[in-house]
Amino acid sequence: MPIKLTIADDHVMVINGLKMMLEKQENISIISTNINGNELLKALETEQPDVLLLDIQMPGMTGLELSPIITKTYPAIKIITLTNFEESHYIKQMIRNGVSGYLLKNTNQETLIQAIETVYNGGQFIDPQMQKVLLEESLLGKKVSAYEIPLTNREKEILKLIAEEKSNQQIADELFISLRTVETHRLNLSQKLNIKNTAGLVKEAIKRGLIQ
Amino acid sequence: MPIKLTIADDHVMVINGLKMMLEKQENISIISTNINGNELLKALETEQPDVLLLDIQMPGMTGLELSPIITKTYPAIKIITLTNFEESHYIKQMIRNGVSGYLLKNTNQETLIQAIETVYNGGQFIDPQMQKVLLEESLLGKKVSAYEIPLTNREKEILKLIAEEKSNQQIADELFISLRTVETHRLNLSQKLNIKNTAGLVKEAIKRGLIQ
DNA sequence: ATCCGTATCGGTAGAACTACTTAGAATAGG
DNA sequence: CCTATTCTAAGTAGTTCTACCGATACGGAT
Repeated sequence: MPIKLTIADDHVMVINGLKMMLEKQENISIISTNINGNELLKALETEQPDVLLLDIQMPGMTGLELSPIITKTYPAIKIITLTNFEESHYIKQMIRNGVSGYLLKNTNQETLIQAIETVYNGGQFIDPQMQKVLLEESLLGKKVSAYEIPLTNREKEILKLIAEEKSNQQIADELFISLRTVETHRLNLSQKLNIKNTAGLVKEAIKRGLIQ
Repeated sequence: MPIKLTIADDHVMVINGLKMMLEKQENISIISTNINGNELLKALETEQPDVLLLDIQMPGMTGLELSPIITKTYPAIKIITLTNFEESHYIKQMIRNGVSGYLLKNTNQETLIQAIETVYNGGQFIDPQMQKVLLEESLLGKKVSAYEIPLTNREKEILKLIAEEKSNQQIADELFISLRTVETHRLNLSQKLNIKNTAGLVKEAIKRGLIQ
């Protein structure tokens, strides 16, 4: 019986690339492809794959939000995260979320198949390129990248609203809190993330998938 | 003699998707694939394709900057722009830049091949999905989307620096102009684009491919 | 029971940005 | 050559954000 695979990625061409890479692989069968989180969740209700290839950046619900839901509801599904190199900082967070594999989008056919087979057999697979980076980081005792700095829910909420072009006053009105509180949160955000102005906060929000 | 094709896209998986879609097409031969602008320009020096599939969003030099250079240096090359739907607002600008085709990344095999053959034969090809949008816009006399609003070079430069988290003062120092001038440019940007704060400007810079 | 983190709110001061105005010099297009 | 655009700069005023300081309240963890 072949490994049942589901793919979720908002870029149809990426789905095509994956499909074509796997179509000659007789031990892997793609049972569903989805271009956003809601579609994916609906598809999972009908049939569960053995392995799920999940893009981190998707419109609406991102892989970051989806993975804990999926691992909770369908603990048998092994998740492999698909990501660009630039988004590779999510890796620790995703591993905490219970994903089994972490694959870069510039992967080749061989690595892809190896990853699917490894996680299907209960193993963990990290893209070799990422392994190298992580190893260096740990050996050199490097500073944890800024992206791992945890934010509280409230902070994330406020960061999101900042990136949505709201002023502090508008955020205060929307959350029914005082302007001063928003300012405090904002200051905390800047200090935690070592960011000095709005521009940096917006880019951080985008990196964290809070908007877009 | 088959149509010689070159692909430029920073996502290897997209290149794979395109390759696989075209590998059975005997009248199309891929002579080169490139993952950034400089690599592409170098490859073009060696051999020129008949048709170039060019991604708009690429690190370093974007398709937006590349297309006028290429059409000028190699006027025989027909360019097809590859883009996500969200970036579809570039279409008019790209057509002004002399590209022959405009294709969305969620295109299917049939459309892709049709587009390549059409532009190879001297025609112009706009993705059917885009045609629909453009038609509606023109029929309903819709407001031109904000993305088409032209910015001067200086304005783009300043928008880029804003998105790079520079303060007005830092921008002034970097460009050897007065703080007040930067403020003026910034105000003009806000008014032109109908954006009220830094957050909006940063997102606009990202949309226009000025950073990232 | 105490402590830590989170969320709330305030004062004060200064830095940064926004809004609207005017205007000269350089440059490009017709 | 003339005109329009772009880039430059500044006045004045107001708003918004930043950077410190401080505080209270609540819930969970030890």
